[in-house]
Amino acid sequence: MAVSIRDVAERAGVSVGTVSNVLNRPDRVSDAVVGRVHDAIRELGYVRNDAARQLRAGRSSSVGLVVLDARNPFFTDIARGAEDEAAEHGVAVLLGDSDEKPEREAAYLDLFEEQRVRGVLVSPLGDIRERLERLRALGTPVVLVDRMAEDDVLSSVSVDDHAGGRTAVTHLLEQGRRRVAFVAGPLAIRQVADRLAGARDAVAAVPDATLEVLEGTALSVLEGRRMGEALAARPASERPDAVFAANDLLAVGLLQALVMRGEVRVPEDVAIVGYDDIDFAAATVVPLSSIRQPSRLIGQTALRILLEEADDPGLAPRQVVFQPELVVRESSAIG
Amino acid sequence: MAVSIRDVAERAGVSVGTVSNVLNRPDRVSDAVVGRVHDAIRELGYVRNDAARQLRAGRSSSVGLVVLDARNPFFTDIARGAEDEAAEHGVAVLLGDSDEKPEREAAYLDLFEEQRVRGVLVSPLGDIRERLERLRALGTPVVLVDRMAEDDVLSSVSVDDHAGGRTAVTHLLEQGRRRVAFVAGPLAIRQVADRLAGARDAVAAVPDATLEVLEGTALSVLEGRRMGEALAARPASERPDAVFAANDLLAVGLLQALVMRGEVRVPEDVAIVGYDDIDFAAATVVPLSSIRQPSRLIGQTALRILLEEADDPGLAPRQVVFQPELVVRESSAIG
DNA sequence: CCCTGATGGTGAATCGTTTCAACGACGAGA
DNA sequence: TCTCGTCGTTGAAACGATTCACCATCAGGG
Repeated sequence: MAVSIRDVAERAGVSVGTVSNVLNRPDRVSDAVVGRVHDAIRELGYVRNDAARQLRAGRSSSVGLVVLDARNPFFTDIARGAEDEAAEHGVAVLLGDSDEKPEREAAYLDLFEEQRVRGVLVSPLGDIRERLERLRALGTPVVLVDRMAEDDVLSSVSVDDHAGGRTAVTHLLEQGRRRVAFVAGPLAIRQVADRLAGARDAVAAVPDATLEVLEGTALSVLEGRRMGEALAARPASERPDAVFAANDLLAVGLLQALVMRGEVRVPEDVAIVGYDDIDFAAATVVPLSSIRQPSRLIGQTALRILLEEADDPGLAPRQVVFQPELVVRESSAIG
Repeated sequence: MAVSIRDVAERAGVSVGTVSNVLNRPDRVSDAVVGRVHDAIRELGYVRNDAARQLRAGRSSSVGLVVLDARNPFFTDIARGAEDEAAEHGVAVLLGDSDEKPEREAAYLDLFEEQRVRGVLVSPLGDIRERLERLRALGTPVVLVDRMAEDDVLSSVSVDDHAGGRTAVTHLLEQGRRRVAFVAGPLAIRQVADRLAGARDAVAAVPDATLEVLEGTALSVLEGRRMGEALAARPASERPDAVFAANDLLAVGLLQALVMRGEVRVPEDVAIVGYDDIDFAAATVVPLSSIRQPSRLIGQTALRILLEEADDPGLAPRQVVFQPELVVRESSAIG
């Protein structure tokens, strides 16, 4: 277990400094020695100790990423994008799933701080602006993901949720729907609140349209099913004729509860639009209309900005905002 | 940035040893001193340096987990289970996604070795048995996930894929189907091969039943769509009347290609059974029959075994095998 | 009044790597 | 022959937390 650089040096008949050079700047070492050292490494099964390396370097070569929900394909795709970009720079991504719980979010940030990560990507949940700004002030770059920074201290890569919400509901209204419900999930989540604001805008533009807000406790399939059952249990006259779901997981749950029961037809009785356009959206009972976000690109871009800021701490914070895109499928087609 | 335990000691007017004691064994320190040290920590914004801690300790307090595909909800659920269990023991889980690529798998194992993780959970892809056994021999426990160990050197937590394959195809045959196709993904993946073996068993038990094997390159929605398009393009007489898909992602892709085109009806023309019973399976165009695996429990169990072996290296390897369960939905109902 | 044990605290050694000043050897140029 | 620069190599310091042998103080028992 305990084979260190010292053992390698001894075996190869050189000093530890030389072994380190072989590992990090082989060009400064003669070929003969490089060969001997590599032989010794192989024979002894030496594996570099990253802790010592980091201790000396003062910081790790990893970046941290905290997402709201690792089970949501939207965030998995962001993570994938970030990992791709990271791999190109020889950086590892530590993935933390806050599971929409502020205390888990805080725990991951603690962990990342103790690890002295090169930077932090975070899709923030609780009110941690102050903490993140302090982190950055102390030299650890922070990039907000899927959420616009509120002031110009931090960089962010996000999607225009307000526009997304407006687009979704405008589309529903154009289909002739008037009694729209927003199946929200937790309104405390900024993205949800922004989508709601966009939805309100769209509804305000059409005189006889109404918007009902149904707040839930999570952005999951299970919660969607729960809310769908509540809707299905209503008398038909009190049901909305259109539902805008805060994300596709909720929408999938809604579909399960509404369509499977057979009482409510989609889109005839209720049209549905989801958000994120996850892979599964095209394969649901009734293929789901959705608002597409460039998830992978978000991850890539965020990581690139993070590394740039890590290399040059003086860089001014940047806000990148992508535009979402409506994808129409059967769940909201004319009916 | 560089506030160390020494700075805290100085500020609190005690020695570094005492600060360390406050952090790790507060009961050995007087209350007054504990208070002063905590004040100093707060005032200076001290954050423990994990690298130094690990260096001294000789190993980290993290475990590594390498999964085949982080986008597959089955593996996300395993990860979730492992994290839950880890959180209870104050251990962090480093998640690596091999993306079905042997070189990425190897890279993550390298990384975990350098980090001196407490142990490794791995859903192995390539032929890395030897490497894993060496790792374990050197003191790092290894638990195979979703795959039974081939000899008794490593522990494993898996599901009986052979039984799962047999169950799935037996069910299709009981529905009166005879021309079964196995949409496989890469046969080099052990789980896929085992499911195929089970399927062969089931087919062999029925005289006039046949099994066609369609090998693919990945276990993804996209690949499923590709293979579904190939099936749909065949003349009806040459199409199978039942498909067993190696996992639900493939099955979802198949559904997209078959049903969306409108030419092939499910289950009337082709019955489909998937594998994993992911959340989305119940919400697909035609709700998908599937083989359910206790994914979360797999993750939990694997992590528990890992930590037990880490605490007591002498422990004999254990093989835990769960039984899968058929969930019948419309995609394979009588038709 | 001395001894014992418990309690609370100290400070140096240690973990494994990287870095850097310094050094020897050697060839080229004067 | 002497000097200088280059190249390859060395060895010790440094990173920051933990641990452990050791010390100081004090209360209580004899």
